[in-house]
Amino acid sequence: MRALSQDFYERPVLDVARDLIGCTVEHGDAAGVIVETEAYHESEPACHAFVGLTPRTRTLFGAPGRAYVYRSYGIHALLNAVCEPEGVGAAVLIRALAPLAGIDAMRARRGLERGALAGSRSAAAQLEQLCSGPGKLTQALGVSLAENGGCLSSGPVRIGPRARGWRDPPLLEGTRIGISRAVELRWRFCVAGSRHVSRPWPSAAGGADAARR
DNA sequence: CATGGGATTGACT
DNA sequence: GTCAATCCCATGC
Repeated sequence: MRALSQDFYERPVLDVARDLIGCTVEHGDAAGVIVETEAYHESEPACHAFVGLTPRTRTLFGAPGRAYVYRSYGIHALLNAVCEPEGVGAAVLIRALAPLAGIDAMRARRGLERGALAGSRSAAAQLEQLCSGPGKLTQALGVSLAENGGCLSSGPVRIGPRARGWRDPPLLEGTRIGISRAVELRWRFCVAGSRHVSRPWPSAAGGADAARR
């Protein structure tokens, strides 16, 4: 897979968040198509970079096109792509994928081979929920905190351009999930109608749910 | 040095 | 719907 170059990321973070929809993320044998993103920028308080340059935010303020991986709720590793010129703290959170490759390995890492999670769901539902959240997709891909600061062009985590069939995905936008500040900003993007996105699922028809937000 | 709060998920009522 | 798990790190004393 040819990867996106640094100048793709060295742009306004909202543009990158939109343009990453439909792009491909791969780590080892596993890969998926990005179907949901959120933008974060140092100018608003939901962004970790809002507090300024600290050991935690060093990657965020660093060169664009690197991975910013941090631990959330003590449990999950969340994957971001650092954006904007070096010195500006901004990143796109990858929130959901449509699985493409390495699905058996992803299922194993997610613990879906057995137990309650596996048993009661259809195969289609399992595939839809394999990477339908920012913590789920890092677990499925095997991405850990060790990947923080890594280059997204040269790996180990790499992001490539939109593949055939994902050239012009229909986008929905809404407010970001799971934050307590700057909740009004509509900086969340996803593929309209995709069942691989995290909850709440935006209405595919652009109905009440999409209009409300 | 102690404390508190998450860019979440899965299990349970 | 509620809630615990679990840890990094920013903040304040």
